[in-house]
Amino acid sequence: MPRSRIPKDSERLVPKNFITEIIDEDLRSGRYDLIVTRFPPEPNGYPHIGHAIASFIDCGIAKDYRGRCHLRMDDTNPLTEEQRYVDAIIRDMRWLGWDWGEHLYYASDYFERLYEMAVDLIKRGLAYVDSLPEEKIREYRGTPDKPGTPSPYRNRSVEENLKLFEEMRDCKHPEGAHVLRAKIDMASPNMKLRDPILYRILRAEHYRTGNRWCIYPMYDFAHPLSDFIEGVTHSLCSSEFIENRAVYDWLVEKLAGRVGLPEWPRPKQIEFGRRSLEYTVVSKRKLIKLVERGLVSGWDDPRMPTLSGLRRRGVRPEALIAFAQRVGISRTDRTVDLALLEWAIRDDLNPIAPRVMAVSEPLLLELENFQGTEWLKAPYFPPDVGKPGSRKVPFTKRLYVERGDFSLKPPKGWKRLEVGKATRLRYAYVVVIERAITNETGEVVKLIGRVVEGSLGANPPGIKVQGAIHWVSAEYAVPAEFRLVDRLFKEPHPDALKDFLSAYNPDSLIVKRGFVEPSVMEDPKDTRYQFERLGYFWQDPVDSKPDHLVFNRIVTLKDTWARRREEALKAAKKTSKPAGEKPRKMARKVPELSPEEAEIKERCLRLGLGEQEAYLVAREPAIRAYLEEMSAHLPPDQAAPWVVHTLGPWLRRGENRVPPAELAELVRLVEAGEITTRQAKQALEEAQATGRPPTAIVKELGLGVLRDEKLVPLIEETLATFPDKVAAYRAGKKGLLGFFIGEVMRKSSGRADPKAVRELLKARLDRGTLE
RNA sequence: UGGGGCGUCGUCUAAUGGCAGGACAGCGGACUUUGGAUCCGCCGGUCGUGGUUCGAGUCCACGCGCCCCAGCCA
Repeated sequence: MPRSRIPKDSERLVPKNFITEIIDEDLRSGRYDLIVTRFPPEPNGYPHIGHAIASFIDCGIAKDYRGRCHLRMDDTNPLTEEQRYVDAIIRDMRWLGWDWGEHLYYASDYFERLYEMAVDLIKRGLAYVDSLPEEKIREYRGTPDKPGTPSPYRNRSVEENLKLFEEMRDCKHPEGAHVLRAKIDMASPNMKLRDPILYRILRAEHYRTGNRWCIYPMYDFAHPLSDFIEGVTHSLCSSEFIENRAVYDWLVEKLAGRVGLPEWPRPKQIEFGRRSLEYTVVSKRKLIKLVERGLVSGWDDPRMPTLSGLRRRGVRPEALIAFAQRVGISRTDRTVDLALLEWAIRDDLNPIAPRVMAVSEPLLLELENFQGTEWLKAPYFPPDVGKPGSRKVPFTKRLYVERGDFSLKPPKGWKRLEVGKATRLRYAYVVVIERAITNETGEVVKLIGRVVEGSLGANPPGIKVQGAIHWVSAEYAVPAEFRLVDRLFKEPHPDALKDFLSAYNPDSLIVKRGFVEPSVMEDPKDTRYQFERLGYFWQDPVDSKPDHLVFNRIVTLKDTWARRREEALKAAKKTSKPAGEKPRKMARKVPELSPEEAEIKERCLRLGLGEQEAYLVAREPAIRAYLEEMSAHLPPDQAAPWVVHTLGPWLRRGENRVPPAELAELVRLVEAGEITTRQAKQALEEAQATGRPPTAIVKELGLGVLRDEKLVPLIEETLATFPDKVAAYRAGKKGLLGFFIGEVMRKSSGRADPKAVRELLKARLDRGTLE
């Protein structure tokens, strides 16, 4: 087994993020030497685009680090889980390209071991059987702002707990009669720590373990311990589990080195921000509603955000991976722009989809001066894609063109068919429209035109050709159904609505009957095409048959023309609304100080402290005490910023390890110009970490200040290294001053006096010549 | 309103006290037998107010806003 190692940035599948930073540090420190993650879906529904992103994080990171990613079914609830979902998960995860080798696991396979672990906790007085009814348990748990109260059963003897738990396992009690709970803290402000339930009685048949069990472990118990059993090192999950981490750590800590679990490696949970997608819902409940109401044809409807739906629509896994990559990982919950998904799909298809022609809304065009059939050669790819291959397309007297490509009264900028104007038929001739034939309702039913002599493969002189449109031969084209798939919801955030169905987009599926050029009959059925000017399509894998072709639109082409028209219409309709006033931020209100505190603040101000420092000294006893102690060594106005800002965090946490005398001495070094502020802060941090005196650290690190003439060569050298930056600075990009200072600081290993550097640099740069 | 988490261009994401950068979207141009692709350019951001610092998106304080937690779901 190859051990994990930090990948180069260029070879990462998953862009660097806060998790990879943690992993890098864990690897460097030797805390772990093999990275093991897991993707833990519950088999209670079909995987969707959210699972694609989560698995990208879990499996992608493991892959980058040459570690392992286990696929584990988190199947601890027999009421909701089914084998068909397991099958779907495995199928879809394979499709995405993940490879878990032999590491396919089921939490249900651990039931026996988990039981032993529960028994171990009971024996050590860390878990107990609670016999309170469900409502009472809820009641006793308290609320977020009221602490819970211990169950009367909390102090049962170990023997009784053991006996009861065994009886629970042996199905001697009815559902709900007892639960096993961890004995942690009923008063904890973290609700998850108020004696979390570990096991419940469920008289249900499990899809894998059948009727062998009638107690089932809860997520909070099974998940961390399954991780531990499998040797998972980094258990990545989304942000709603942040508070569960306390339970996770508690269990790992209590069970490490016991009941067959090793001391090390121990798993740790890291949470990332959830991602949602605009115009999309993914919750199982909501998806079911769409299916049940017949708003979609099923879980694999091409409009569904399920992986089976996306696959049926024609999206390739490569596009989903690219999408996940661009979305990225952070601690923040985010909603991603749907345009990013569409970009990923197009970007994936553009280089691989052969171009062919199809007409989705046919309008007959008859060419008066053309007879017979001419077979024209048309390349499959445009020059910029640079791929070989072509097919023959038949050109005949009667053609179909797109209804929308003809206009009786065209808008400004029209580049398509129009009476009296010349337009290119793609890969074929230029045609001039003679007249349009309309029926009694004024609808155009037929176009009459003429081909322009000598316009095949060349632009005839003296004729202005407006644009090029697609077409098919009415004689040879193959009838086909086109399913124009669009977003399922009209609103970008359907989840935020009281009734998400009110945002259902009735135009999410539009079915058109038209024609495709005959060459497609020769291609493999799963070929993804670009129907020129229409979008990317492929045959619906379920409904398309040789004698009844059905094409799904995978994604439209980016259509700047349509967008412009749309906006022109919108702008015409809308009366301009007055630009609403920006919501004003609330005025700031600082918590009031008590009279005594106010008086302290006044005294501090008189001593020369700044407003902010005085306020904090008055309000925070730990800081005040320290500052008072320090006044024996240093005037308070000098000491205050250090105490408040630099030492503040440690003082508040009660973790400060630097005595006032030491700090005073350090500050004196700064005042005397022996070291820089930055160096002092560095020494202070080091001192907090090690407990050694900061002045000793200063000496040890050889900290000191370079100034004046010692600085000149460094500055000259720096400026000489970046002549372009110097030019940019002189051209007005003054922000570069900080960059130069940083460079000089780096060159001097932090020893340069930044104030002096700034002045010298400024003088040097503003004065003129470099040399 | 107890506890926890999170706030960077319209959207997603970089910057680990030193040039606020990239991508998507948008806008403009070049090119084009796809109103596609490609190329070039532009637009646009550190939630607010103070403080510390030579220098703050980053550190400190106080606000503001959003999300999560009271399943015997995961």
